[in-house]
Amino acid sequence: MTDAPGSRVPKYLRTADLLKAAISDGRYRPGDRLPGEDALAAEFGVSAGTALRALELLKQDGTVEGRRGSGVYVQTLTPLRRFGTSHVLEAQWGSAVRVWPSDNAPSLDVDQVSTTRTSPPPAVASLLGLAPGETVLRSDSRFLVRGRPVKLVSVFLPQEVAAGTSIERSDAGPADIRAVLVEAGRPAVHVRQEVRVRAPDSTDADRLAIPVGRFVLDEHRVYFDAGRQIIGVEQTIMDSASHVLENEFDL
Amino acid sequence: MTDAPGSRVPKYLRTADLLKAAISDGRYRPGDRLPGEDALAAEFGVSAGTALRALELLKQDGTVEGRRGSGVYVQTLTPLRRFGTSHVLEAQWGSAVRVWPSDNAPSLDVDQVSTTRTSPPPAVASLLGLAPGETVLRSDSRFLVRGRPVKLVSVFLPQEVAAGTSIERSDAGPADIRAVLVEAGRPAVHVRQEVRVRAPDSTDADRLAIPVGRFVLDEHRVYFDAGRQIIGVEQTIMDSASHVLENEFDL
DNA sequence: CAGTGGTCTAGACCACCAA
DNA sequence: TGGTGGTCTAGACCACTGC
Repeated sequence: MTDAPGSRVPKYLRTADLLKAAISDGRYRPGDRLPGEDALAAEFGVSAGTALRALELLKQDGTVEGRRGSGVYVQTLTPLRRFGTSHVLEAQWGSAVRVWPSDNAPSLDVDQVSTTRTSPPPAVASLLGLAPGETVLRSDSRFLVRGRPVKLVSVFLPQEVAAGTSIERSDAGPADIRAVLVEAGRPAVHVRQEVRVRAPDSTDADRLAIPVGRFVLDEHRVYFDAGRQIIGVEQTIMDSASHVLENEFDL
Repeated sequence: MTDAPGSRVPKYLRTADLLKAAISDGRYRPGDRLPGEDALAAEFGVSAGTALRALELLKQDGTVEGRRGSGVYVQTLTPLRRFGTSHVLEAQWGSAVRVWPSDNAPSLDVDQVSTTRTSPPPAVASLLGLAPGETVLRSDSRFLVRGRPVKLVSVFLPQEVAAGTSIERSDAGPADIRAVLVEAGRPAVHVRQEVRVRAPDSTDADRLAIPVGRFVLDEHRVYFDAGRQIIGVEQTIMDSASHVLENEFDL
């Protein structure tokens, strides 16, 4: 194939853009099956490998989903909304209109709940001011919507805070850090939220069942009590393609 | 190469993990040049194509940077911090300790500043309650740190709000939406922040100079005046690998 | 069993950098 | 000018789905 002169954009990128355009134009609708790799290659005048490469980009950003042995399908994905600041004031600030549409998570199921005593990751240990080797109470759980895993939550509490609260009972379901802190007699009055986008490690990728090349949102919430002490950390790992973060606050 | 039986993880993923481990173990330090593709392929017992595929993953998440004709280098990347809620209270909430380290952006330069009257993207038009075809005043700018572009900012204001303010003067530098709203006599008292991770379109990718496969953080801030009316929208597009979002608030 | 996605390899060509 | 990253192609093999 003779390349158009002066076009410095690689073929697989142009092909990916054309495919995205075809999808947003409605030529392929959510749930539709795309033509096979060879058919796409023929249609766009590239080799099968290049068509495959373009498809990979669409899989990474969630516009498309490949099902082995079956085909590549346009995703019907309305993201979930993750609220930072409490949005009790939403009614006051009126219109429910949002920049992006989202799904209100009709039923959130829980899975893989466990509680352990371990040394936390270095960043958490330093936040909690722990001595090297000191352990915390760690609670892990996985949340699912319609059978699909959507987020992994880990709660880290110093032993003296967790002692005697319901989080120590293994039958108590997923940890609610705010409730546990109230139980401990040291309710949280302040939070700092930090969010990062990163590649999942193999454990995250496995538990979230996300395709290679997909990224995760890694959120840490650091809780302070009335004495300005850090008393707990909550980490939430989410598929970056299926979440919208929202914060609302007065100036 | 005989594959280990029962290993269902693809080679390029294992190779990528081994490379990441080698980097975080300090075998390759920030700024170091990695061995060439062929050398890596030989070292890990895979073909050059597979080694290249592994390297692509590392480029996407920012751990590594390829320089054409020269080599692949370990990135020395400290992310920038993007504050949502004003962090005036930080001193009160004490320790500067954070989950992730960050760079305090010593000098932020501006670039590609322009002001136009156009119809905004559909989502913004609907937020502002515009009739179809109605135009807004749009201000665009690009920010750089040490010569590298880091974020693209667009401000959208209804004509009646922007009228007579400094944003209409083309020489006024990048728009400061809060200041303009004060000028207009309708200071913002409330903000809603929405953040999404998505693939950049070709324009974004070009202006931010980010490698293929890298994602962007797309943030919208919706400003409300004292009458609970939406009076402006600010969109910020950032390289997802080089930013940390932070919000801090009382419960 | 046939078709499809996913992985892996081998090799060619170009653009770019550094010596 | 030689080495390097980046792109593109062709073809082989496997796992899985659906008939």
